[in-house]
Amino acid sequence: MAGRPRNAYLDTRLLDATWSLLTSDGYDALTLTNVAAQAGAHRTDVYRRWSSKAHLVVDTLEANLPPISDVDTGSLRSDIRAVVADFAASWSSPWIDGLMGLAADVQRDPDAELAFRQMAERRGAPVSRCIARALDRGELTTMPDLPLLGDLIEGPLMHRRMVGRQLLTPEYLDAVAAIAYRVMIEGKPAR
Amino acid sequence: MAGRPRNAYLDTRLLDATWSLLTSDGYDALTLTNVAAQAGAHRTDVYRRWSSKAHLVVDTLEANLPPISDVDTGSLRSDIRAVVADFAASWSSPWIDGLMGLAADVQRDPDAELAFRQMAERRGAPVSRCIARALDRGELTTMPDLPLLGDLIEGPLMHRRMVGRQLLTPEYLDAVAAIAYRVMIEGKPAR
DNA sequence: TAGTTTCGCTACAACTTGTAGCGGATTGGG
DNA sequence: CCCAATCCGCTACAAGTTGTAGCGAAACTA
Repeated sequence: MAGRPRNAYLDTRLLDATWSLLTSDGYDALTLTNVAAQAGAHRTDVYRRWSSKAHLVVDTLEANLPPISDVDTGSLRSDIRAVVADFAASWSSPWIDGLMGLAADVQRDPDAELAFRQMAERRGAPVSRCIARALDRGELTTMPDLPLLGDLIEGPLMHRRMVGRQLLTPEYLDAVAAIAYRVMIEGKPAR
Repeated sequence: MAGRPRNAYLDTRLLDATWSLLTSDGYDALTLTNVAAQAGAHRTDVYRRWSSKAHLVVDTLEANLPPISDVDTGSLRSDIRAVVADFAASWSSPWIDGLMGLAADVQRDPDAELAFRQMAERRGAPVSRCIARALDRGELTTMPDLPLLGDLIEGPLMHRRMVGRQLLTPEYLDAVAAIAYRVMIEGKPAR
């Protein structure tokens, strides 16, 4: 048996309000009070749905971040370049600064942590599919170290944005893609 | 003319208390109230010295983080490996998780931002000195792209710890060092 | 109709941050 | 020697955020 059905429209209003406030004010200035106010709801409505601010924001990102493309461009080289460009698009938004705070909060809420991990995995999946296609084509003969590859693609972008606080230029993205490509083709360098 | 001199011992007590609480409870659980209490001082004493919690923690890190070694090991290859190992030592501590929160807070306090940037530059300097030595030796003939190199060394470590939440194994560090080394020796791959 | 769940709303306790202000202590300059 | 300046210890306060509790009313199902 079931009681009064949950108002799905309220979910989307809360997610939209979160996305709006996140992109305008940043993660740190985002409060559940403001989210509820902008959604025309109450703070308790948020607590009934999400375990924390971090969890709410992860779901908002999941719904609003530009996707990582997963199309066969014909060669591993251009596939990787496309994926790098897509990651860069996400990392280039000005409000991404505040996501350091999200990463911090995620570590304190198991629900948010799970949601975040699933999102990260989903967004990383196109890389392994590029590789699967390259293996099919015969461009690659051995399976590369996938976790290392992920760190090698997203890590420099993340570091440059977060620590160096520089823009991601096309030349920079080319360099990162080329390095990742070479590591895949030639394998990890011997010691 | 001068008034009553500042109690330097109080500074060190506050920094020590901060380091102690930071390493035991993490950045997020660190409050100025607790710091003052553990130092046998008052919250206002902290505000009189630092502009924010972030600023206080940056100064504490500066005083306590294991340094990045800057010794001539004889070859660029082993120099890089030593630097990577030192960075990894800092990134491997369990309480480093909370430093995402620090990175977030730093963006909101100009004083803390400046202190953080200076610390990051000081800790990154050994890399450029490795390269200077390699140029002297003739191991390198052209100057590598320094910012890219920094991202290529610290970025994957950071990403693996923060996003992948995996340990930094010796094999992993070898791989990262080898990739950085190859990029330096062979230059950025052509498009 | 009875039972269950959500909804809108108010309220509360606890904590953190940042600032203000006071009397007293300590120092150097005049 | 006195005075101005500065630091110290301490109390107090305003403002904001978090998380939880609870209530009557609405909406749906069996």
